[in-house]
Order: sequence, then C-alpha cells, then structure tokens
Amino acid sequence: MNNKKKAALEQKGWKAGTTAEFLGLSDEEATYVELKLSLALYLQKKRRAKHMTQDQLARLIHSSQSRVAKMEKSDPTISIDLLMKSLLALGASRSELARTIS
Amino acid sequence: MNNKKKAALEQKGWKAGTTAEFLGLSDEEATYVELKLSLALYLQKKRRAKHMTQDQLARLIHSSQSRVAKMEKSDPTISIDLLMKSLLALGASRSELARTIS
DNA sequence: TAATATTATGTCATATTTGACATAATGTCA
DNA sequence: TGACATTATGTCAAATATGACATAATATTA
Repeated sequence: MNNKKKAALEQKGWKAGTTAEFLGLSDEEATYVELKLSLALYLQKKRRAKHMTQDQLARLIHSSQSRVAKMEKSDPTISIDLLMKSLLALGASRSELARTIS
Repeated sequence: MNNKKKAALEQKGWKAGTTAEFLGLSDEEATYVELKLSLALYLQKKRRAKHMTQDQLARLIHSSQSRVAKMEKSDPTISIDLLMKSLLALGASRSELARTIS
C-alpha cells in the first residue's frame, strides 16, 4: 500500500498496515506464513500446468482432495513438509523449491 | 563414490551405491532427506557462528536442548517446519533459506 | 587427570498434522 | 437453465511431531 492511500485511510479512522501488523505477527512469523503461501501458490500453479485436478494430485501423493485444497489455500493445518513433499512428487527440483522460497 | 572404488567394493562382495539405494528411497524421498539435512547442518553452522549453545538456542525458540540436538542431527522426528522456524528465529532471511535449499 | 560444560539419545504425555469422509460452494458446458 | 465436474470447508480418529525430562556420551578446561 502506498503512503498516499495509507494516509487517506487513516484520515477515515482506519489504521492501515501490513498483514503482519494486523494479525499481530512477529517478523519471523510473518516470513514463515508468507513463505508457506508461496509454496502453496506454486503447488497450484504446477498442478494446473500439468492439467491435473486436485483429486488426481491427491492420488499421486496418497492423500485426499480436501487436503490438496487446503494445501493450495495454505491452511494452518498444513505443514511445509507436506507442501514440499507434494512439490517433489510433481517433479520439482531443489533449485525449483529454492526459487519458490526466495 | 567413483567407479573405481565402487568396483573394488563390489569385488569384495559389497553392493556399492547411493544412500538412496541403500535405504531403498525413491528419488523424491532422497531429495527430501537431503534437503532436510542441508537445513540441519546450516542451523548448526548459524548457531555456532553466534557462539550459542544448544541450550541457549532452545530457550530462544521455546524448545529444549534435546530437540535442538535432534534438529542438528536431522532426526526423523524433526519437521522442516521446525527447522525453518528455528532458522528464522536465528535471523535467517528467505533468500538465506533458499540458498540453503538449492 | 578430574571437574565441568556441552551435546546425544531414549522415552513420555500432549499437541499438531494427517488422510478420509460428508457436504457445501463454485465452475463448466450442453 | 440444469447436469456434472471441480474445488472449498468442517470434522473425526489415527499418525506424527512436540517439549520436557533423565541420563549417557563427548568435549573443554583447570
């Protein structure tokens, strides 16, 4: 958000800020959440690039469609481990994971 | 392992190969294990660079010395999530994590 | 060497993550 | 529009990860 818009919102009584501020997250916590989100979005991108449904991916990784949906939504009950294992199952390389994280 | 040494071992009845072959891991599983190990080693490196004991790091991340030891040994009961959260607590950036993974 | 500090390993109760299921919501296409 | 495919959300029992503790092993230093 640019400063102009921020100032405008604050004029109206809103306290504009980052998502981290809003949720009361520390810097590390925010980084962790953002990092997980990047992996989640990349998983979806990679799945779609392969023209697979969530159900197909689920079978590939011996999981379920609902869990794949939660992965792509970066649900709090999803671990980075599961995201990475899923990406590896889709053929992602270490450098690919590294790029996604950076 | 080079081919010469491999041949020499096989001559003696050993079946030489990669760690993955030895443990019967698939490529993805092997990549996952190696990736985790990289994070584990980097955690130790970063802790030592800060002249901290495992106990001190444990307090920083609200864990225990034994768990830190297991992290650095890449124990199977350790998640990538815990390793990453710990590295972030030590001040690692996203690009630092990316470098470690690649 | 002995005393002390640090790290490693095994175990436990508790907390979190898991796959699975039901079903709601949304998208697609005739 | 309606039928069908796909994705989203809530919940559960089972599996796995967690911090904590005891204590063994190893390193460091007097």
